[in-house]
Amino acid sequence: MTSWEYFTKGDFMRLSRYFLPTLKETPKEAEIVSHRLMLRAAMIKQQSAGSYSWLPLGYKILRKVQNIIEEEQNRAGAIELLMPTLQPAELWRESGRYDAYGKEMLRISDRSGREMVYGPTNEEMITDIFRASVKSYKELPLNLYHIQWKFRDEIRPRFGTMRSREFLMKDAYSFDLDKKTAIASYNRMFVAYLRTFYRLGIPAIPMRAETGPIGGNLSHEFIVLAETGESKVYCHADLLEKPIPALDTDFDADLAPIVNDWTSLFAATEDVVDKDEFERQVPKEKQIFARGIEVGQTFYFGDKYSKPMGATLTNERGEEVAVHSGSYGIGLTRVVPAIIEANHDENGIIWPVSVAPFELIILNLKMGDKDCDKACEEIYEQLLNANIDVLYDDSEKGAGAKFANADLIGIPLQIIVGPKNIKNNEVELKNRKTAERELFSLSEIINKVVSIIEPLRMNKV
RNA sequence: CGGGGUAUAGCUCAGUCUGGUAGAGCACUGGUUUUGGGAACCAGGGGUCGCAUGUUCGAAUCCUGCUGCCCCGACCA
Repeated sequence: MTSWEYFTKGDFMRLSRYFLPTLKETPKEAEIVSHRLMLRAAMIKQQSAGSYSWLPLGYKILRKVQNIIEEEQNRAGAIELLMPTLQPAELWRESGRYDAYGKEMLRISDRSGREMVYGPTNEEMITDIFRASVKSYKELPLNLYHIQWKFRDEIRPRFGTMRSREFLMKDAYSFDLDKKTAIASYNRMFVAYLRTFYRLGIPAIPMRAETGPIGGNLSHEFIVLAETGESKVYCHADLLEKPIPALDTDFDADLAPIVNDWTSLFAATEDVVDKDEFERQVPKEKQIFARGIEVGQTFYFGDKYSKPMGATLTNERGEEVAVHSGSYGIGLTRVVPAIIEANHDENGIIWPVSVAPFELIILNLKMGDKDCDKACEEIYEQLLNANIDVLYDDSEKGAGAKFANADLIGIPLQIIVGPKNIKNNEVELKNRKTAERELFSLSEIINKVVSIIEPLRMNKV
């Protein structure tokens, strides 16, 4: 059972028993569209600057995002674990980052005066775990990852969960004997990221990037093009057409051809761009200068942490060498608003099926009408049995309110059950994205829905 | 951290200039009528006006200090 199926088992996905306090008006603090829609759709509630509660609808989306990330990390050979949020300052002194990291690192002390930090990232801790038990090159390669809440005391958090102080992040850390095998590990994550963001409904372009406080000399930011993006980016238009590595990609094979193909065309963020090079390498009609949202970043940093922290192992010649590492992040709580920035219209969110909080919503336009109630109950039951993630709007609201609410929260398909059509044993199926509506008989609606949703789940691509 | 705004009901806001005991719409509760794009009517409930201090017979309104939140910039997944 996947994490979201847990939520859908049992007969309780009725709106009348759910917790979905959507807002008709936009709270004034929200500036960008994803922030506004996340507040209005009752996905999140702000608790303080840069700190948010994830309400049931938003949390369900977050779990689906997490599930896809885990599937693709596991497929690429990474192994999941979980490290604590609070870390001893000692580890950070070892790497030299206790002083190097600025005020974004939240420092606190416990009752005995021991200094702690609320982890802004986990390179030190994973290196500590690694050095405690791995001593031989025979145990490599190794890639460990976790999905955990992190805290960075940003000077100015903004844009809702797009840049919050507390955020959920996937961090993978690779360990290899030398640079050559480390690059192979880097490539596995690179390919996993292409697949991950594609399945999340936000195909991302890898771009050359700065390494920042993580350090190292090889790094890519995975960028989703969006008008509201924080970074300015330069790239070749053909990157938008590149094929995504398929489900049967062999992660034990050499992935360099795929990575080379994706990195052969110009793509760089503003921080590192050489504009003359951009002009020279990219034909005018293929030049894209746009804004983008950074949803993930990959780093190769060699022995930056292993050396000062003594993470060494024995190679085949019996020599003790520092391990080569990389780290690979995806900000889950940033991915969610990024998906919305890329998938919305004036009425609200339009979720890709793969991450939609519900795949389908049934709108009973006239609660209390015998025929409507009966049809809705039957459809609801059958969709649950067909393993469709369904929400039934059985609230006492007017038809208009139900339409508006369903559009706002962005459920991909709506089955509209009204007194007129039900007299002919028909219901209406509406596609949220295209706004197309079509009538179907009660006997054919279930199969129709299954045939539409199944491929859109993108779990077999 | 520099600059700029803002704080009145759950939400969006009026009232502040010109001091006189708190308002609207939406939401909520009870009732009646409605039912295909955020319904109508009737009757209700709900606010120490961000906090503190001062001026005044009297402060949401004027003075001073503080805090939260938002926006622009520098920094970041």
